[in-house]
Amino acid sequence: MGRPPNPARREATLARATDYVLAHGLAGLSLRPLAAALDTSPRMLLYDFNSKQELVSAVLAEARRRGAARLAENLPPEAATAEERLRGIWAWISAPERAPFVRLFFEVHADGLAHPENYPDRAEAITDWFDTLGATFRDIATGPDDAVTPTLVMAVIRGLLFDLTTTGDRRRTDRALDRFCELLRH
Amino acid sequence: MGRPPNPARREATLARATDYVLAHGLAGLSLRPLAAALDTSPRMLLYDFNSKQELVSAVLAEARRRGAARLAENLPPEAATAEERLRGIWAWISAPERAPFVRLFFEVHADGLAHPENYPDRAEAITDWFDTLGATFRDIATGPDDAVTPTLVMAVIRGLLFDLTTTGDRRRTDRALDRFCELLRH
DNA sequence: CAATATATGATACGACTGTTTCAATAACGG
DNA sequence: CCGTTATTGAAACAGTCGTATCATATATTG
Repeated sequence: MGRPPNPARREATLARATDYVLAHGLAGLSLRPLAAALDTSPRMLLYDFNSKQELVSAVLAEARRRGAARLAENLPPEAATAEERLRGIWAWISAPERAPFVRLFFEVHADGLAHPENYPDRAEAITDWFDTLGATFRDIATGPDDAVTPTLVMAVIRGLLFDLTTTGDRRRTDRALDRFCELLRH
Repeated sequence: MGRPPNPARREATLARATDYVLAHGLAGLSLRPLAAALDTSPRMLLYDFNSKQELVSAVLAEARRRGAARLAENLPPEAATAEERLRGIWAWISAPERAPFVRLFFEVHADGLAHPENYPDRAEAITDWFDTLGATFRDIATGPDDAVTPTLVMAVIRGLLFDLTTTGDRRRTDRALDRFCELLRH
């Protein structure tokens, strides 16, 4: 007996905390402002998650989950050519609506470089996308187990994202992708 | 009259502080541990630089200066083909010795995304390299003012660096560069 | 020596951090 | 109502942060 637990509260808090982190970034995150924004208290954040560290882990997992779901929804159909699929992915991920995800993505990568001990599975952020995207570009691969083509394709996307988020020069980055598509064609 | 100022002290401190930041990263930087590592005091750090913010700016400028100098030393000779130059740049920048620079580079980028107000000239980190690297690949450009080719080349390098620093998979990233060279050739 | 300007240590301030402690409240079954 | 378990608020703790204050030391010129 006794009062029944309410797991929905933790879930709701996690969802809203993820929104907050996507909006404000990971860098300066602290419990008191976060709690205030979520209409809760630091006390409850530590009650539901056991420490700030675990809260952050949960938020990052949730963000990854959301990103993967959105990507699955928007993956270009298999029927399209590899070029069309590449263009589709670039258009999707470079859209302004994805900026918070992209920002968090880069932030986690940078933090992982400085403090690898906090990210025991840091390679996942790369290889996660590989399984889906590698399959997407299977037909332009040089062999059945070609990891090189997805590596290069993703490098171009990430590199152009880096450029776009820094310079904001969409025209130039879009054209660089055009050029890459052109190279792939010949 | 009065005691003469000693500008060499500030310079020496800046040099050692840059070493420290390259080794420890920007994220958790704080004055007291930094001062302890440099055999000085927070008091003196604020005396020479006026605030932590200005100290960081000076360190980043110094790091950029060093990186540019090293790059200038190691740029492949003009006589080489574009492919050889690209391979040379990749070999140089992906070498383990450059890891601290690369790490700081990504860290600044991520921090700039979260707090653009602290980096009024954030596009410089991109365009700086452009002037030198764009010129390096002038001969594979499609036109006299082709910004697209350097954009793509740098995107590949940065994207592969991102991958390499995350996964540590040198073999796969090296091969992805091979593949890119192959695409450029045809 | 005095006057002067730079350099430096010691210390304190106020704000913030993640976390803990203690007590109170709330919702349930019996 | 009672026992029990879940939840929650208020406050405190021990620490770190950037920075300011004040006094002192050091090196120079006249």
